[in-house]
Amino acid sequence: MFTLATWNINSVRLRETLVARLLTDEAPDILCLQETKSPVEKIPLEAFRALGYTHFVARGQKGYNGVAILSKLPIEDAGDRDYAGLGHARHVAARLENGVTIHNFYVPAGGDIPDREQNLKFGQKLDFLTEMRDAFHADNPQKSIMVGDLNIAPREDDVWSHKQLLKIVSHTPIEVEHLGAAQDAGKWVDITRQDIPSGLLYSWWSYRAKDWDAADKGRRLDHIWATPDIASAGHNSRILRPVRGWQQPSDHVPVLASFDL
DNA sequence: ATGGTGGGTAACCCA
Repeated sequence: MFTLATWNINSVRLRETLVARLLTDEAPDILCLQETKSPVEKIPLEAFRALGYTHFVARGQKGYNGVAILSKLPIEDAGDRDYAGLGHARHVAARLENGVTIHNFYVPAGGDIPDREQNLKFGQKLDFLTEMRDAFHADNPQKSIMVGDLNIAPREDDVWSHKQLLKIVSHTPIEVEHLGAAQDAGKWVDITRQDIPSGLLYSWWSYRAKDWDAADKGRRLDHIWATPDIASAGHNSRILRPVRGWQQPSDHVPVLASFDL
């Protein structure tokens, strides 16, 4: 059995102590981070190494984006892809000794206007998702887990108000459709929703709310998926809402699952 | 309808 967590950390250097706290409190075997906002060589690994996370793969760039996988279990680098040719560090993969591959994604947020004619970033987000679809279709992934900040809340109960968010980037029908096509192409099973099939679930709350907890205008942007051959091994899904209340928090909280493999 | 708060970097980019 191993446990896996995914967390958009919004700067791993600024929030090194929060990462260490999660690793201490929850001790997942594997932690996938997004928005590390750091070149790989400047990620503060010593504190994580001291907590038993001696294995590490990452991709990074200066100031933006960045993905990393910290692991207590041995992992090997399984490569990356530059989806949509953006030149961004938004994907990295790792392979465990049991043959399970873990993909860590940071899908583009897509800007404010949900129209690719008016907003290049929205088009790039859709193109990124289309290339994910094509890659999953070509690769036919097996024994694989994919996690990350997908920047889309696909279901009505993944947002505080389906109606009010239909034209808001992250919950528009075209984004949901593109994400669904990528999910279908890899036959990915949403492990969080396998475990928690109904009810409101959020993993992100805006920094801009006066009182994020009271307003509770959240969205489920962070996901854990698995291929059908291992999906039934996934269980014990959790979303750590209290982490949003930690001092100087990320706007995202960790999402966890366990796998009996 | 608008602006609200963060992070990075060193003018404004991005979320």
